[in-house]
Amino acid sequence: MSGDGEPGGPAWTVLAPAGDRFEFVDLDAEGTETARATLTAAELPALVATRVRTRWVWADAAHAYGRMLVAGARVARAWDLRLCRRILRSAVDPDGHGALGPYDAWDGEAAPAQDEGLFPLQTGHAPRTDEAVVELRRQLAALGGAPDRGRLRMLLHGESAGALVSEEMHAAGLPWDAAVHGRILTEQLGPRPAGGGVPARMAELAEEVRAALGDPSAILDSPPKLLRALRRAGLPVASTSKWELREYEHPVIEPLLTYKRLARLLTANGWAWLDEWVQGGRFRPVYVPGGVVTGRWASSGGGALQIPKLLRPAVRPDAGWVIVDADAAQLEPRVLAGMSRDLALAAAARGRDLYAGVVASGAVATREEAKYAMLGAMYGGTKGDSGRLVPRLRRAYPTAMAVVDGAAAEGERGGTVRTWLGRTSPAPDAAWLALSSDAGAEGAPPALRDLARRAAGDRGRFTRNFVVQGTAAEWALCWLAGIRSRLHAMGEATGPRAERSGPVFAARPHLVFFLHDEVMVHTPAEHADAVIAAVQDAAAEAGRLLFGTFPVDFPLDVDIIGTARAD
DNA sequence: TCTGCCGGCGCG
DNA sequence: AAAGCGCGCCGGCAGA
Repeated sequence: MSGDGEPGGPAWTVLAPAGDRFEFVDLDAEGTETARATLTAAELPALVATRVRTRWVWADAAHAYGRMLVAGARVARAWDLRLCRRILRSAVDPDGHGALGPYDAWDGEAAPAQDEGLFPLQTGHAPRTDEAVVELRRQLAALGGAPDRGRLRMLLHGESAGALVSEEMHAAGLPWDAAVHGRILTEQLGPRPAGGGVPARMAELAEEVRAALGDPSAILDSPPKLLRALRRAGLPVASTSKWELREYEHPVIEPLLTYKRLARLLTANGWAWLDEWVQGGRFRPVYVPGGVVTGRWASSGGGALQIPKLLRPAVRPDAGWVIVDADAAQLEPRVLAGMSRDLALAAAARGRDLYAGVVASGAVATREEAKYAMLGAMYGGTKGDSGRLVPRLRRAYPTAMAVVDGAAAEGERGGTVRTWLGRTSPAPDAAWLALSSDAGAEGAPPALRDLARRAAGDRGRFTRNFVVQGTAAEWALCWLAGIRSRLHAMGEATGPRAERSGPVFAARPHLVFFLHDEVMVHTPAEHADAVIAAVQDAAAEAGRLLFGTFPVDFPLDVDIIGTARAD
């Protein structure tokens, strides 16, 4: 293979699984093919090992990289064609060069893993890697014509690195102690009922609720029926949400709220969840990088992004290992300071507590006010304390507020907005545009105008939040990618191995969890300090990558979860 | 019996 | 104390 002649390997290797083998095409930096071959899974690790600088290209990491990891091959860099196309489609002016063309098949969802038709564009005579090579060249050409290609390239690299991390975390799994989880369930619900009946504690609470309502046949699991039962008992509630119930003084409230909490625990993360999602001491959720329009990750199955705090004690490292748990404090307002270049907000963000900094600046009186005002600024709060406090923030931080206010105004007009690195918000759909134009027509009925005004407001709050949430997601991608490369550079450890984490990660620190602004790293205990340093370094680097020398801090809260945790 | 919508609630 | 943004998942329910 001629590509092996270059130090660190070829610039690009386009790879696709083909049955139980893998076919690949090497390209040089100019995109010219230099080699191609087909390999068995067993041959992959040796190939990857010689290519430390190669960027691996595939249609979809979930399809290609997941199999590589099982085969024991980990790559350093990647280009995920499907994720990159989604960003480039809206980032590149479609009327400009038309560089991406109408190949909508690349914009769709990932193909099911067992689907041989992963490349929907395959014409029947071309090898599937050739389709990917064509798409890669198309994307690079589009990127070359993009206005702010430096940032956009960083976003595409970050997005693709995120896809690597998501596959690696799925392969390694989050260490999950089913016995601790079971103990929590038993404490809360009572013993597991045989045959899937109602747990004892819930049955007791249901009886208390029925007694307090004076209604022995009241049904608690159906909101409409529960609502009627509450009203019959004299409670003038409009819904059965706990937010509203909380406001009433009545003997039914406390047992009912407890019942609802336990019902939620049982259905969302009860014994059935444990049976389905935890095997061999690992929880392996399916992450969906870029699954949210803002660029945040989504998840599919297992509710990985909704693990209740109550169950956090079930996260436990293997013997001889620890879990480093780090989250970025007040990430979104800090990102807003960076992207707006607002020096006053950046000054308030100096140090650990941004809200304390806002109070110290005199903008508001208390930390709680600072928190709600900031929430209102980023989400578009209009009512209550939040709406009342936002104008004070506008006076104290006009530069930062101009960014979110401007994004809201653009959204209300029907325009699109962009994150700091260049992810574009979706355009309004046909129904929104139709409503907007109908309501703007001469003689439109007031009710229609109200509807349109509300839709405009909704969209303004969406675009307002899009720029902040999306840029925070970009910071997090840079953070993740930086942690990943630093952990790999640390090398393998001696001592006990985490065999359940798979061949690539059994002896080295590795990421096991990511949730918007939080990461967990499972590491041999001897490396814990080095991991903390890596996570801190990566956070500082993420800030520099996005905002250069602009002085905004990104402090982390870091915890170590040990084997012998006392909870 | 299946499918899609909705209320409700967990997470950030 | 606010209820403004973004998700996924569950059970119930109405309509096919």
